[in-house]
Amino acid sequence: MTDTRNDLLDLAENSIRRRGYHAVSFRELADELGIKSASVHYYFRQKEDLGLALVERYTASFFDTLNENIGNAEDVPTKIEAFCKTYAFALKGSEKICLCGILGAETSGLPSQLSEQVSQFFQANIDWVHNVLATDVNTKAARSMAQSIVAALQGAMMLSVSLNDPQILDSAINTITNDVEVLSQ
Amino acid sequence: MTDTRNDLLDLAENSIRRRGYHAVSFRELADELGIKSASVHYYFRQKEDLGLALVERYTASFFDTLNENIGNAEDVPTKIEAFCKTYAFALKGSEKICLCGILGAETSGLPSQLSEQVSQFFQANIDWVHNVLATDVNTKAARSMAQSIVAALQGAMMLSVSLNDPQILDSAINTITNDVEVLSQ
DNA sequence: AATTCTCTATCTATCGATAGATAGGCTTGA
DNA sequence: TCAAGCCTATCTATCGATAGATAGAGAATT
Repeated sequence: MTDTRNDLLDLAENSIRRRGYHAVSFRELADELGIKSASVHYYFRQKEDLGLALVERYTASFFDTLNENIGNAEDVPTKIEAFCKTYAFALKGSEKICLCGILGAETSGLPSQLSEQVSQFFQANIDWVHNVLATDVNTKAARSMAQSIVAALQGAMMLSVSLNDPQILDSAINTITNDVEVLSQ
Repeated sequence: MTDTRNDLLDLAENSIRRRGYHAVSFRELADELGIKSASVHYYFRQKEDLGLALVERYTASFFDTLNENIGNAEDVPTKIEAFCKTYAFALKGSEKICLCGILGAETSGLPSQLSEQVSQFFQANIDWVHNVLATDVNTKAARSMAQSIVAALQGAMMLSVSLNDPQILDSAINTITNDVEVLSQ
């Protein structure tokens, strides 16, 4: 993995998380790295390949951070809190929403493989939360709850950025942890 | 207000809600209406003007529908349910998220007036919910709750579309109405 | 006759993508 | 050991397509 390739991924992730897939161009990325746009095609044949690499890396990194945050937590509310914090960490200070959050919003405008990979990220998120909740709650309610939790976090990131108020994500996390405590009693 | 102008607004709203601001072009809109892209500039001098007109119309229409849905409801949970249904109606069957949902996600890539107007839509949403809740709950908690509700709805629309599962929005609405019932007791 | 609407024609800027070249490092086999 | 050949990373130059935007002519409506 070259430095340049990594720099391209970092730069592209940043830009896309702020402005969306279609607002980011190879030329812009190249300019910011002081290379030519043709050289970007050396690393990613098509723009879609860049997008796919981004989501792949993002998903892996998300679940790595999640596992770190979980540590040796045992009870359900603590685990869910760790999940929420993994999201909060992604936003913190950066004014960027989740990569898959913005790509999910653009779904119909993305190459189909890319939107597919984005929905897999969400599915994996929901499955993870569902799995944690299912020890305490019946599976049907747990599934709905898991969906609602991921949805609430994604929406809160977007609102936080649009209203430039990071506290909104904190409020959402409070609501979630309250719900989970009530449910798992 | 010409037919063509209205058709342009309808078409643009549809396309942007599916694919985002930067994925939609004047040429594409013109082609679909059987006119030339130069004619689109007759109605909207710049793309930003189209965006502003869209958000303005969308906001007005949203609060109109909301007022219809409220009817003569009195109690807090019923009003919040009506608010949620106003969102649900926007998604229903169309596989489109909220116009301001996608524009909010793209915030940093939008002309500044446009992103400002989008954040005003959200602020108006939160204020409305806050106002309803404040009769039952102390204002600080009501503010947080209002933010969480709008966030949860926005996130649920995005997830519903990305995972092609409209039931996710229903789950989110269930969670919200539960929270409100508990809170306003 | 004046206003409203759409057109043709065109501009500049940028898009993603490709071809072909080059400089320099690495590998490998005589 | 050293030359031949391949690999990496980048370049220049260009492609066709599309972007948003404009000026001004012509048609349609009132």
